Amino acid sequence: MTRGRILDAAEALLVEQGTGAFTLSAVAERAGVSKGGLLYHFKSKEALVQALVERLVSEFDAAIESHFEGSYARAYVNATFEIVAGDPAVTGRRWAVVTAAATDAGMSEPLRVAFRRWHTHPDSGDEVTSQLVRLAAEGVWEVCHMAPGTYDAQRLAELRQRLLDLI
Amino acid sequence: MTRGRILDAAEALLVEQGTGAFTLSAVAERAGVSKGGLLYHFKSKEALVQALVERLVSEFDAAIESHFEGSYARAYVNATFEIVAGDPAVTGRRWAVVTAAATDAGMSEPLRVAFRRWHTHPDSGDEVTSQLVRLAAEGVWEVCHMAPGTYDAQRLAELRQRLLDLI
DNA sequence: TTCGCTGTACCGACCGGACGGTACAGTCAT
DNA sequence: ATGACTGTACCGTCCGGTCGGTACAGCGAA
Repeated sequence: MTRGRILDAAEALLVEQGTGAFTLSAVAERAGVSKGGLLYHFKSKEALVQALVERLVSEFDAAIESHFEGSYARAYVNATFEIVAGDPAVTGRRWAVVTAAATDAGMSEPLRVAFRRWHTHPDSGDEVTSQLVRLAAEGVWEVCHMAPGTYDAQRLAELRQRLLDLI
Repeated sequence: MTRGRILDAAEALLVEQGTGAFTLSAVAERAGVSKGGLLYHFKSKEALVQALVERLVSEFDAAIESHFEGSYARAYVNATFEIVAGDPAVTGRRWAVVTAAATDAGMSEPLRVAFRRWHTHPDSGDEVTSQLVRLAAEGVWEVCHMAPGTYDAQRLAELRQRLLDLI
């Protein structure tokens, strides 16, 4: 589907070159579509970013759900580490979208809603512990994107296990 | 000092309105200088962002140092929570600078170096625990900026105590 | 003391180019 | 042949950066 290809291209561009290279023509070219074609699917740059945000949020929600087995925090950790331990380009997508949405306060509103939901979601067990674990997972995500290579695979596995043990 | 005022204006603009409003003229106007005056102090937009990054990194390093009393992770937590519990505009500065630097891979290189240093810094006690605690602090920072109001003052205090207890 | 000179701080008009967005003609599967 | 979709030429705006200039403080020589 063309729409999905455009979204992929936008993310890839953002991950590899940053927001400065995130222009409509560049996205279109990367997606193998003309600028007109891009604008047919997303009627403005803002609409494109919104779609990026929506996809990111729903994909992560789906990842949590697929890892769920009684504990939200556990699912959060497993979903996060599965992504972070994989392709760096995939890890970077979250930040890429966040930075793109940072152009305007209105654009990051849906992200704000999602973050609040992710971190206040009720959970079995102790609430503070559950929140703490999710926060650490968030930190892992951030550091793995900002400074890839900080943790090797083994350290990542240790961190993950330690987090799961806390719950 | 004019230079400092410009840096402050740039951060405030970024925090309040996002990267879209971060233009040389807007920063200049906010700082009460002309565009020419701004460019006298920072010879390009990139130079301005670099200065923003440098100030951010050195200020946080100083905050860690001032809280240090034997444990790096403890100092990291205390420095982070002190900032996060304060003015939201100050909390937002970190992200503001990060998003500004996200325009270009080269611009965020110094940030990458700083993040790696912050999260691989040797510490007393168990290394994995120390890293975990720092990651959670990073998560607190992120969530408090992305979704302010997620935690009230009491919950913030509980999270902080729990983190300190882990060390 | 005043004259010329230098360096620092700052100003604001202006330019080239890039960007988001529009218009519209074309194309191709059904 | 119609409607979903694509390609391209083009437009107006805005942005980063340049540049010629002003103001003024200091300073050494005559």
